[in-house]
Amino acid sequence: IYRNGKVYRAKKNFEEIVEECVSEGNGVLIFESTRKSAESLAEKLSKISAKYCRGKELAEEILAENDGEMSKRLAECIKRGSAFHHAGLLSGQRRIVEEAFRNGDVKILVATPTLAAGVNLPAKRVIIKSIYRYDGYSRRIKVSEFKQMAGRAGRPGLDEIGEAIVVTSKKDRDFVLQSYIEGEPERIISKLGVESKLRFHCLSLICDGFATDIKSLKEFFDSTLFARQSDIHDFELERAIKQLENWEMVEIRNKIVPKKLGVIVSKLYIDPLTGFIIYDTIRKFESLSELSALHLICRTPDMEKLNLRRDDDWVEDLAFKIRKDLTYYPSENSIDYDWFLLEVKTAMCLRDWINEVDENEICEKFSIAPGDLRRLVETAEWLSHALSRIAGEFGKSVPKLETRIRYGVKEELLDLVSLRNIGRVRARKLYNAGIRSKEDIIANKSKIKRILGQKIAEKVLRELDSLKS
DNA sequence: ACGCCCTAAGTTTAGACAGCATGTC
DNA sequence: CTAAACTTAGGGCGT
Repeated sequence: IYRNGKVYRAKKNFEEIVEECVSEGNGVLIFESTRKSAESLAEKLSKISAKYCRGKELAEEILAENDGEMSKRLAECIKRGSAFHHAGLLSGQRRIVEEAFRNGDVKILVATPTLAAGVNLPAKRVIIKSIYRYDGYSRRIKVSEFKQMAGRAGRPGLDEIGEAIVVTSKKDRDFVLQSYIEGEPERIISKLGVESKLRFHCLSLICDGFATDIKSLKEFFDSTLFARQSDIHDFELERAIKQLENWEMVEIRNKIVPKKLGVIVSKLYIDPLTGFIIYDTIRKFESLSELSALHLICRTPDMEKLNLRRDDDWVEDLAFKIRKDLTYYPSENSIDYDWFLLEVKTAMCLRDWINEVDENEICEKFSIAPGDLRRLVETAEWLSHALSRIAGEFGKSVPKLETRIRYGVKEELLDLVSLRNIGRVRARKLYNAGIRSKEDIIANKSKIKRILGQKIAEKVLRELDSLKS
């Protein structure tokens, strides 16, 4: 035990440290480095919390959001007074977990670093399970990350003291004392100098009229944190501008002038490279199929990609099968090939989504959690919006994907899904019952009530009423 | 042939902001 | 570089 600069000995194992706190009625917040370990630790420790808490209906709330594999495990934990928390949970589920921990229904919360920087969730006792995290290779977390987690110990106004406990091996003991506990957090480093960020901001400065030449760009960047930490050289700015010129986003005359594509890209708030990939592709192809459009979205640096797992060889076979549909197909030996497979896999996930494959089925097939799917869909929706805006601006037509991605439906459900309270599931039920449009709904009022239930049906009919007037 | 246990080698790994216009199941 | 939990393949051994 480290207290006031001194080290004391205490003979307690991990579970005793947890139980001691819980038995006094206090909450324990544990930071794990991976989702899987967070989940299994929460499950393991639920044996402890179960002794000090009675099950609540919270579990049902969790399952109401989603009833897949992960959600069931979370519900089981929460019944027994423990929970895990990571970005794979749906945002509603996260809210439930956070609230439950705050009011004491959940005594033990095992979280990944989501919680450290985000939500304000203090606890009497915080345990940092490991100071390592994988990030391309295993590395020690930064001092600032450590302080962020440890700093969650102690609820303001409630606890006299908060306790932060680090679990380490013997060999790391002195390092932890010196660097983490007594050390200062490292300086914050600006990432503005990264090429992609620099050109992003150059474009927006030019399009918004804040800068018209290298000099005025430099003036702006000179007032940023980045300039205080490292010099900005003209050649860096010139390179960024040159890039934007090559991509037909700006024109260089006696001063730098935005072009049509640049203005749109800047307004859409996408990486200029994303904008160029989209522009360049729709320019070269007469038309895009649903699949090629999805893949195009996934080719973009703004799109998050799914990871390839060991038994994902089907992706490669499938990519070959649909090669005619793709706007880009690198050779197998190319260094881009692995990256390309990720794009295809991600596109396949989105394809399942807009073809109404069950959410839990998608999660299982692609080994992702419900929260991941939603995030993927949200990003894809944003980029499909960008795609249609850019295409529209240059008189090209692309598949109407935005609404389909948002709701996860086939084209035939678009009319139904435009109504409030009707999403992919209800729309499909209606459609299969022969109700395929707003008119059909009005003509089959009693049938609607049977399919949707009294209350929802009333809401829908009321909305249709107001639409007419 | 089949099942169980154990070990060695192989596999996997955190998070989240933007456009746009309002609400999924 | 500064990891650790989990999965899977394969061998040994008993039934």
